[in-house]
Amino acid sequence: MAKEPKSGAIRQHNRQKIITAAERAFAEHGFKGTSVQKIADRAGLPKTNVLYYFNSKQELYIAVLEQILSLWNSAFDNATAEHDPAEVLAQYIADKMHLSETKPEVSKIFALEIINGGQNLTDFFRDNHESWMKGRVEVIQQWIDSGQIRTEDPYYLIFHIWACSQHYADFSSQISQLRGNKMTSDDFSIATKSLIHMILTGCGLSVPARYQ
Amino acid sequence: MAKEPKSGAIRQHNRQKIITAAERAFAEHGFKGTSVQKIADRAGLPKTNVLYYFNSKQELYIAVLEQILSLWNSAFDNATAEHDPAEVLAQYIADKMHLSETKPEVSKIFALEIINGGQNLTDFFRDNHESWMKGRVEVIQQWIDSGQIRTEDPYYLIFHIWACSQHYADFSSQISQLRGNKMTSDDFSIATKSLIHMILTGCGLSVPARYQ
DNA sequence: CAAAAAACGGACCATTTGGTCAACAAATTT
DNA sequence: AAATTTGTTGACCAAATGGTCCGTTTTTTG
Repeated sequence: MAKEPKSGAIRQHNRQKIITAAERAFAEHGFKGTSVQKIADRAGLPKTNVLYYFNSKQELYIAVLEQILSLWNSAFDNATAEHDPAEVLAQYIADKMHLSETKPEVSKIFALEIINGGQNLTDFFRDNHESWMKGRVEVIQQWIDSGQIRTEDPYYLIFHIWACSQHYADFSSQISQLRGNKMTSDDFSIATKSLIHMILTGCGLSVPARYQ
Repeated sequence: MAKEPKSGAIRQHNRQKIITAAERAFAEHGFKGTSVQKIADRAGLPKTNVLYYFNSKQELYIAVLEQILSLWNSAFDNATAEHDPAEVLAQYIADKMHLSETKPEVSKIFALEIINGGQNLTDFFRDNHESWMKGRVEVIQQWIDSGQIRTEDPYYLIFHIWACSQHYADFSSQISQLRGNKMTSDDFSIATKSLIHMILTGCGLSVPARYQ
C-alpha cells in the first residue's frame, strides 16, 4: 500500500511543506477540527495534492507525530548514575523549556493526542517511550539510593518536569491572559530558572551556578 | 433568544442528564470530535431532544464549561497574607490533586479548551479568573516580601501547581502506560505528597506534618 | 527525444453532521 | 375538562468534509 519514499526533490520538498502546514493546523484545532482543505490552503496546494502525498488525513497526522519525535532528544537520554543529578536535571529542564518556547505547536499536538488517549501513537513509539522511561527511572533510582537526591518516586519527578515545562507551551493562551501579555524570551528565561530552582531544591539539590 | 430557565422538574432533570453525558464525551474527543448524536446516545435521548434543551452544540458546550466552574473553588481563594503559606499551599495542591483524581474529565475539557485558545470561555469567566489570579498573586507577593517563602515570581508558582496537578488528569493515559498500570487511590496519595513536598521545599517551606 | 513516471488539479461522490420542521404526546394551568 | 404550555420524535435539509477518478502537465529516465 504505502508508496515507498521515492525521494525525489519535489516530493521531499512538498511533503515537508505539507507537514509544516499540518503541524500548525493540528496544534490549533486538533485532529478532528482540522480539515484537509485548510491544511492544503496553508501549504498553498490544492487539496488533492495533499492527498496525493499522504493517502489520508490520518496518515498525514501520523507523519506529523513521527516528525515530532526527532525533537524529543536531550542530554538526559544518555545520562548515567555517574553523572551529577543537578547538572543533568537542570539541563533537561532547560531543554524542555526551550522546546516549549520555540516549538509550542509540537507540544500542543502531543498534548491533544495524549488527552484523547494517544490512539494514534504507533506501538513503536509507545515501546520506545516506555523503555526510555524505564532507563531514566533506573538512573534516578540510583541517585536516590546513593542519597544524592531526595524524592518520593522517580516517575513523579519526571512527570512534574514534563508537566511544568509543557504547561508553558500548551497553556500559553491562559498564561498570556492572566499575566496580561505574552511571555517574552526574558520571561522564559526567568520561568526556566524558577522551575529549575523549584525542582532541584525540591529534590534537595543545589542549583548549579549557571542556572541561577 | 435564550429561553429562560422555566425550571420545571423534567427540564432540570433532562438538562443535567445531557450535560453529564456531554461532559464525558467532550473530555474524550474534544468539541469538534464529539457529535450531538453521540451525546444523545449516551444520555439515552434522541438527538432532537438534546437540541430542544440546548439550541446548539456550542450552547451545550458552554453550559458544560459553566457547570465546571463550580468545582474551581478552594480554601486558597480566601487566604490572606496572614495565613501560613505552607498550610495554604499544601491544602491547595491537595485540593487540585483531588480534583484530578475524582473529576479528570473536567480537567481534560478545560485543557482542550485552553490549548485551542479558550475561545469559548465567556468574558465573565475570563475576568473572574483574572481577578482571582491578581488577588492570589498579591498574597504570595506579600509572603515573598515578608521573607516567608522564596520563589522567583508568584505567577510561575501558581502555574507550576496547576501544571503538575492537572497533569495527572490530562495525561492519565500516558501515565498509566509508562507506569504499567492505572494510578490507584494510594498512588494518588503518594503523588500528592511528592508534589507538595517538591513545591513547598522548592519555596523554602517545610511541609506541615499532616502532608508528609 | 520519446516513453515512462511523478505531480497536478478540477469534477465528483458518499457520509457525517449540525440544525430545522411539523406533528404528536404529556403536563400544567385556568 | 378545556386550553395552553412543555416535551418528544422522526423526517428532512444544507453544508462540510474525507476521499476517489481521471485527464492533463511536468519531470525524469533510457
